[in-house]
Amino acid sequence: MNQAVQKQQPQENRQGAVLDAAATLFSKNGYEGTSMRDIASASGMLAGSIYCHFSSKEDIFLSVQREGIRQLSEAVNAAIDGISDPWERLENACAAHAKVLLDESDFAAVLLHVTPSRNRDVWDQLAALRDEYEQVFRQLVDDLSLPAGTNRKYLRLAILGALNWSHNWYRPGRDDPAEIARGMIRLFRIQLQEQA
Amino acid sequence: MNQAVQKQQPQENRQGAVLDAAATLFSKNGYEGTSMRDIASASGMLAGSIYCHFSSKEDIFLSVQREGIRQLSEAVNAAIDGISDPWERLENACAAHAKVLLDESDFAAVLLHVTPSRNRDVWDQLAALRDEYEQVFRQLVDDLSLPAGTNRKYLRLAILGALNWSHNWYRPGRDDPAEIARGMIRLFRIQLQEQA
Amino acid sequence: MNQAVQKQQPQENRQGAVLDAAATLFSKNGYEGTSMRDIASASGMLAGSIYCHFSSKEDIFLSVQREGIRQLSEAVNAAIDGISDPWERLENACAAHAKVLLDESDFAAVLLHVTPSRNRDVWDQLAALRDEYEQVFRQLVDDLSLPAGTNRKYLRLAILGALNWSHNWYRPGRDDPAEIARGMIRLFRIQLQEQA
Amino acid sequence: MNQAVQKQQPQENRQGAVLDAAATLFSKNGYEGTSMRDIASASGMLAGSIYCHFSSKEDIFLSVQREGIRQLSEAVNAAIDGISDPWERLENACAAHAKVLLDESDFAAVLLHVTPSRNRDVWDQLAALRDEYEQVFRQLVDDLSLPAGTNRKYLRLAILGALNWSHNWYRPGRDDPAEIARGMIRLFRIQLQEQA
DNA sequence: AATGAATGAGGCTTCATTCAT
DNA sequence: GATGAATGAAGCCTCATTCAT
Repeated sequence: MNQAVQKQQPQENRQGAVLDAAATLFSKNGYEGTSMRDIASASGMLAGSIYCHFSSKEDIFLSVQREGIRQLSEAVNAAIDGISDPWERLENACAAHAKVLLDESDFAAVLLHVTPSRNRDVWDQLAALRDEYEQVFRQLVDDLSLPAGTNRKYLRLAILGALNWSHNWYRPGRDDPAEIARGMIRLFRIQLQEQA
Repeated sequence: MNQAVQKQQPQENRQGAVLDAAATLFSKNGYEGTSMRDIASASGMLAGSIYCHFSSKEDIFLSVQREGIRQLSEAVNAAIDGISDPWERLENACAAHAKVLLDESDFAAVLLHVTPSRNRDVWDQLAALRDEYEQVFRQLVDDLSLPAGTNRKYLRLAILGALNWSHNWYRPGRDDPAEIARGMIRLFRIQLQEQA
Repeated sequence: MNQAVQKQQPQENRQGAVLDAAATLFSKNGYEGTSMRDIASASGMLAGSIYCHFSSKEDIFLSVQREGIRQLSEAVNAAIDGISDPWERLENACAAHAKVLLDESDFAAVLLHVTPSRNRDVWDQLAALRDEYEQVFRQLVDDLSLPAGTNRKYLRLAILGALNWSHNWYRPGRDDPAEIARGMIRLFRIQLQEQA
Repeated sequence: MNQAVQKQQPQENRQGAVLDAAATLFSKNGYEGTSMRDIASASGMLAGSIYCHFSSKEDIFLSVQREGIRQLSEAVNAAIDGISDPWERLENACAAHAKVLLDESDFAAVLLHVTPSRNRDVWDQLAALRDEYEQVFRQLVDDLSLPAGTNRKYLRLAILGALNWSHNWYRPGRDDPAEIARGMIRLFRIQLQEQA
């Protein structure tokens, strides 16, 4: 996976190294499939040493997800910056979303591992983070001119669902994230746009 | 959750009892969050006894998923039986898919727990099962009359993705699975149908 | 240490073996100084196997203490059985108490390791057990004819305290538990008996 | 707990701060229940920094106990100073002993946590310290006029045992240390004294 | 078919201590 | 004197699985 967006501080930053390693492992093996020892050895330390930087495995998980959301937000915001056409804005946002999620960031990929955390606090924090991120898409959909009666909530949820779910069938060499996103948006765009 | 679709053989069928218990637990707590002891005690036996009926935890998982797919197939086929209008067929199929997935079957719900199984064999078997099930949707989409150039693959994947992902935001009392499905299909339908 | 009173069921009783081992280790090394692995290897099993019989380390600790109290009760009751003179009854009870505590039972010895358990439940249960056991002594002291104004509560607490504390200076070969107990009781007895 | 006797050097004395913190924590949570980090953070430093002042955790423990004994000695000596009646001297000494132990000094309270140290050296040093402290009581008991044949060793050990053990049932608001001590001494005093 | 004791590996975490800065 | 990151061992406990009965 392309690490361009991923690395935080490549050297002399053990905390960043732990997060990098955790992101990669979580995204590949899931939360339960990744042990503290795995994370530790992948970041060149011993398991116990991790606790100098994070208070628990869940703390790491949460930090990874936070960073994933940060990267998504950043990419999406950059993608719509300076664009004024509403459909083009949405399409660009989705392309950026898909690219980061599927191809560029292990941090973001972890967001798709819907782990029903036993810990209620953690779950609530993550839900809040996700919700905040999706605000951008709420706005983008609201800005479209659509036929009266179009259910904008379903539109937004359908778009994000279609994109997020794609990591279940996406295959790196074969598919192209941006093209997937644009292709899907156009399914809605053509007709909804013409009608308006 | 409505158990109507769910129960296999109500009594004197220990194997069915194990699967029922496993489906409920897997769908609630995930694969790793469910122990063999949990499954055993929920089906009135001891952990060791399960191995009289299943060879491993993964075997149970696979059986649950198989049954989940069977239930989905059954419901979808029943929903389109006797209907001839292509869009109506698709809408009915999606409504059935959503209902079983979100509301009626713990077996089907387990399919949404995307567990990256360490075991390649298991993963391949599940992929094949899913793929077979999705054949129906491939056909349903192929049967639509659509404007030239419409990417039918993306259409199918978008629809299924949108529906499958909805279990991440669906809330039992508040939302209605069939309505979600029909609402989303209509986003595509109205215009595509007219334009074709 | 003399094991006569100690063994529960010498063979084919793994639960008893665990308790025996735990009693010996706890009495020698204390609660924190004894690991589950220590107990396991001393009873010929692996650490994990212990959990077939006990739910936690604290559960073992509590079971050991319970058995210690049972042994003390048994010995004390046997020692006063058939004796009618109140002072002789008290002396015999104390001699039995001291013998079991200092010399005969690792289970009883553990009672002297006042471990401030972090767990409130456990602490309460132990307090209740101890209290129940001390009822015998309450009765024995109440049965004495004593000079008016003698504080029977302090008398009881002083006797038990003196005996219990003796394990801090007692040395197996040099001292004799029964003699210690009788010697101490006599300090009170001679005069109090005459004066009454 | 009353800190009057306790504080060593209130400020700018890190070593004293560490000991104060350690005494409080050891007396409340025991030796194993107190971590170096606990001690460090309670004395406003980090775990590593403690090693500038003490060579090990056991070193701290020993220092605390030493200070506890010093405080006990000081209080006992002050309590018998200028008193000539032997029984009154003993009673005063015991009252002082009980007050410091139960109510006034966390340092002294630690002495009652009988931790069977794995380290033989440490254990021997502590035994020597205790023994030296108990010399006062040996003398006080020797000075009593008692009936011939009275076992003075048992008398001393019974008195100290009764008092030391009282921390197992003593409750701050309800009981009064000095009264406990005087009440118990009187149990011996009345009769032994009269007989002499 | 079922039991239940046992295994052996591995889980997360804590801890006293060290050491370069 | 003090820091704080790191160590390495050890802690309790859970788990999927096995097997004699």
